[in-house]
Amino acid sequence: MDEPSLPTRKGDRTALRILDAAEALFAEKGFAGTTLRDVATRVGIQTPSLYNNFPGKESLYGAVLERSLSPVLQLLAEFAGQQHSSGAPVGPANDPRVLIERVMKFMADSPNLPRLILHETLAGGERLSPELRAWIGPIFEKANQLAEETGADIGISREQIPLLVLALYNIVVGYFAIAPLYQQLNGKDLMSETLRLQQVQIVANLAQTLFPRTSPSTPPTP
Amino acid sequence: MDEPSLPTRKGDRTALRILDAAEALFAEKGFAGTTLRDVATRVGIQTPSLYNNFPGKESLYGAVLERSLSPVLQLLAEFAGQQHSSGAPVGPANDPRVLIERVMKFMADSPNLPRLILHETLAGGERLSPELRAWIGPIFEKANQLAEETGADIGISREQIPLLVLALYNIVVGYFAIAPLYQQLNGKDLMSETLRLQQVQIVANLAQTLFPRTSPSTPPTP
Amino acid sequence: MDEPSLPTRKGDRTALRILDAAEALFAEKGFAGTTLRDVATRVGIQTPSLYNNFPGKESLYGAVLERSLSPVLQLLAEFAGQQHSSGAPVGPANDPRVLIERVMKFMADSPNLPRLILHETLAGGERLSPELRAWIGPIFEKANQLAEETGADIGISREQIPLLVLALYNIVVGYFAIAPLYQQLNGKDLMSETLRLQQVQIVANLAQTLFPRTSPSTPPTP
Amino acid sequence: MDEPSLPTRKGDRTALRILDAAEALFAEKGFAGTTLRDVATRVGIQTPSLYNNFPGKESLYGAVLERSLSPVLQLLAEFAGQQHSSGAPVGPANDPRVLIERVMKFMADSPNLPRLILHETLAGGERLSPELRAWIGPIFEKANQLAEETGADIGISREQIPLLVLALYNIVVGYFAIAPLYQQLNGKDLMSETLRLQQVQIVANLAQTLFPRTSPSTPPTP
DNA sequence: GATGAATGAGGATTCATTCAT
DNA sequence: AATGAATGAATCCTCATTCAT
Repeated sequence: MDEPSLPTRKGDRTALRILDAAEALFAEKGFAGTTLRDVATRVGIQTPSLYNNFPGKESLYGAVLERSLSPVLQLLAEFAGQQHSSGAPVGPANDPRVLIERVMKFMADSPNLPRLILHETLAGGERLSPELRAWIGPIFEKANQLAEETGADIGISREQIPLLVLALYNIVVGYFAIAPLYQQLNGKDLMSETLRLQQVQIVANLAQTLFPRTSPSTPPTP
Repeated sequence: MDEPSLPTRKGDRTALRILDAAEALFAEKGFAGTTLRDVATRVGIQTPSLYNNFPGKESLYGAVLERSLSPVLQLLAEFAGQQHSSGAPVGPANDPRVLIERVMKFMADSPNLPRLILHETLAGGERLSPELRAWIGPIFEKANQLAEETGADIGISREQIPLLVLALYNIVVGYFAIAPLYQQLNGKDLMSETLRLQQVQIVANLAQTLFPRTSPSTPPTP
Repeated sequence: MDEPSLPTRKGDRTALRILDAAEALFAEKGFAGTTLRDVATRVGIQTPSLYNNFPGKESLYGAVLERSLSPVLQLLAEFAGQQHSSGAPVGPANDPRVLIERVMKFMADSPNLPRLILHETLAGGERLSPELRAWIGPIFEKANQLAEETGADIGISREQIPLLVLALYNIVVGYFAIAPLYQQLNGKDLMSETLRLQQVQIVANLAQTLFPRTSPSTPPTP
Repeated sequence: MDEPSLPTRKGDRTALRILDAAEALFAEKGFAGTTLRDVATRVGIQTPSLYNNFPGKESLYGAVLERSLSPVLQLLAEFAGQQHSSGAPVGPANDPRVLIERVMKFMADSPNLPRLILHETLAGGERLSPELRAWIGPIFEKANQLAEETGADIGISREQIPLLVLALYNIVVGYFAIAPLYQQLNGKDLMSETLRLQQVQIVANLAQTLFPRTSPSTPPTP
């Protein structure tokens, strides 16, 4: 009746609200620890209504993963020269440090993402769709390759480069994942802007070590 | 009738087998994703028999956590000059890099540990016993303090030190946690000795940056 | 679609059937002796369906108790000059003997009630809701008070009155509770109309002793 | 080794302690509500040890019932002119009122008894041994018969007599069964000596009505 | 598109009981 | 006589899912 092509029909809105609720809960408790009732309650609907939008729990989880991971993977894939079917190209810079900054910012803005990633990491990618899966490997490959090209002269052996890239990854993802517990134990809020900016700085520095002179004219923090 | 003082009575052995099975499963699937039937099956007993050794799932999880975390925390706590009630002092070196190497080795030898830690991290330490909890904060504190003492002159601002310590932590823990997925995606076995040794090297290098010249003459608790 | 205002929607009917089944079983076997499977089977549904109507066994038991006890307590409370939130006033007479007759009739019509009461009595009122609990004491108080007012002249000491009231109560409740066993042992069906009417007579006589000349114009059995 | 014929061997003592614990618990919670672990804990032994003395839960319950009921039934049976295999004759008076006093005293001294009786009454005598069962009917019969002989002249119709006997029974049993709840609700301790003596008085009075002038010359077994 | 009702499968836990020691 | 260990059966309850409305 009313413009059905607009992406803000009521149904879509419900689906979005479900995705939001599910994202938060899956990020907090993981797949097994989240019940569809939790999700429905958070949305403010009854559990069976979820099935109007998603055929099942796994599927909902997949959709959450897809929606959350896609933008970052898109970012990285473009950087790595890949293509992705869905979604418009965002167009990242060519400078790895710029990319890292963007990724950091992205994660800071969607704090569920690193937790989702870690849950799925611990699950061994059990429920990662083949498509998402197919993205990730090449991204690491590309990062390694890039670091090899640019970082060969700083006394880092070629074999270590993948591990350094992985370290960078773990620093970034781990930072956000540990935030709630860290606050409990040490009283500091890692999600606060002050700390997050310093964390960006640290990651940038490490990236600088890894990718020392890629496009030297682009300052990471203008 | 036969030496009852020996620590290998049948019951103890069963309890140990249960702990082993539970440790592996909790590390793999987390608390919610692990069923007691899984545990019992892995041990080769019936589910109710678990209750002869542990009063419930939470308790079993707690025991696994305690058994797995205690040694590392012991290691770290001693280094940080803390005391722990149970267990004999192992006597670590005073050099942070030596400590880090030990921790790395420890984690490499008990690959369930980092995964358990990460699961619990994501759960916000929900099921961490107050005792274990009470250990962790001070360890970070101590590490920060130590890094401040030794690393102030290498252009690292004091505020960044906790984040660098945290980064070190995330690198170490993340490395082992991602290992299974990494193998799937990138074909490399992070648990292989070659890669692990390189990872030790990398962590040592970063530690070197953080704790550049910890004088062997500096006792941790003056 | 069809008159939704009618109080006989499907769900309500199921809830009622569950209450009926549970009432019979709890009366027969008590709380601990009744399983939810028994209840579900008697209703003709699966056990989990019970949870669509009641959040758990205790809750179901509470609902049964409430539904069964409320009317009698209502009757008695009104007589005692109390007020109750739910339910319309029935308007009992002022004559204790009339009241007793009504209560007897009520119990005869709902033979589960005395057994429920006795089960709960033996349990020490463990699962009696605070509301129901709050009713009972004052009723005894009122009965005692009334008997004191009217029975002082028949050589009954004041201190004995509460015990006589209690005796009356035990006679009534015990009569119905023992009925099934009595039939087995003595072959007589206490639930038969003949015997029940005689029992009413007996109780009325005892009540007459206790409350001898309250409203002498109202014959208890016309 | 040590006099095995004495009834105070250790084994017997354990069996007695078990019976005591079980009696208290069965009286409090009924058959279904009592677990063997409860019993064992109360005795201070492990659950399997119960099986050294009783072949199972039902059997233990039966033993408790037998031990608790036998003396009263003995008392009543003798009065009614019955014989019982086990136990020595106690030799009660021929006067029903004396008997009632004795029974009251007996119940006051073993407060578990009325609760056991009531639990079993509600269960319909499910677990009453055939022997115990065989006693009870005739006792009521005899009481009825006796009351008929002696009470016919006080305006009580013959048909009412069994009900009056039953009422007497319910008063006595109910009094003790309700004691704990009564204290909660009305603050009075029915088990206190003061109240118990008054209750004896009341029961005696009612008995007097039922059996007004039991001639001492009337032998119970003509 | 939403939901009340229902349910099969399964999960943690308890219990009575057995048996080797 | 006592018990640690083990277990089959059953209990309460949860969960994902279906379906008629």
